[in-house]
Amino acid sequence: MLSKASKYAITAVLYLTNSSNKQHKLGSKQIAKALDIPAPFLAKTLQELTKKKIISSVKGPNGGFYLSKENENNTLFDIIACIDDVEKFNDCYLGQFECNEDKPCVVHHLYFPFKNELINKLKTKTILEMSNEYAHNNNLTQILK
Amino acid sequence: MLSKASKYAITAVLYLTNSSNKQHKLGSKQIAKALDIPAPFLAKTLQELTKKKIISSVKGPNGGFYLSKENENNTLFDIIACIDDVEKFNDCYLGQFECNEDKPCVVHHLYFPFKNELINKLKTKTILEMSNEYAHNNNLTQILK
DNA sequence: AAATAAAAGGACAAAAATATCTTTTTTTAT
DNA sequence: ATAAAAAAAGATATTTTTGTCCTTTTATTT
Repeated sequence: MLSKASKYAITAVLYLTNSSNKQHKLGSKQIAKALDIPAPFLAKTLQELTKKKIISSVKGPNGGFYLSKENENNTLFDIIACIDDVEKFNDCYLGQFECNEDKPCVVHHLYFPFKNELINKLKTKTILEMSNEYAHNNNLTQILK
Repeated sequence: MLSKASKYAITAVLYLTNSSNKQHKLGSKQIAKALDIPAPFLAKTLQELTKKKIISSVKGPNGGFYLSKENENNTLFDIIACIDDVEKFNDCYLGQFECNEDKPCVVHHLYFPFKNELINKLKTKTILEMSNEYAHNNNLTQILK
């Protein structure tokens, strides 16, 4: 499972995709308030993302966080790997010391393919793609109303 | 993800299936040593399992933990639910507030079916079944040697 | 009946994750 | 230049999880 920090990070980045741009940046407090996330904790998380160039920031008046074109090529996996120890994906779901194709745990044959598909999805889904999907989704919603 | 306590519990119960019976009980320390699990922590966990009748125990000399016939009808899910808050299975994998068929997160269509299959497996797999599979597995290993 | 061995129970400690607060630095706008 | 606004950095606090220790209870064996 992802840590809260990781989930906050994903949620915040998703929020940035459609509420910010280089001209209109968002402060960590604004984001935290909009998403109901503990503000100082999110600030820390956003700092880490910035340090690893997953997102961008500018200090000072009218500063804040936003996504550059380069940032948008980052994937969901990049966000997660920035915050969590991704090695945990390799652990046996039931915590069995020995768990592999030869000696699989009870859910290995269920978990292993899922995990691989999941990681593949996380590694190929870019922020840009998610942004587009979100926009599309919202248009649909508008139309349906 | 399951907590360590849950994983320890599963590992210990699995160990009990093939190393103990009503005649030959196992102490929490023995189990902890054999499985390389922090002994007092495991003791606590085994107590909870006992309290909810997932496993059995007898105090005093030659006492210890074992599995009764009734215990063996318990499922993996019962073990997990005894230790962890199972509600977490319902949370969105990416921590999105709104995540359902109508407004799915990026991995919802991957995670949702997996989760359902997983829970189904955990709810139907009894301790007895696992015990049998383990025995079978070990016979095979013996034969192959 | 007494001694003993083991679980049960409770209090405590350490570590990790989450959350908060304060100070410093940097950038922008005035 | 100065002030202000915001990120960055660092220190601290809280909560949860994990891990340890000590005492009490209970069953078994002698």
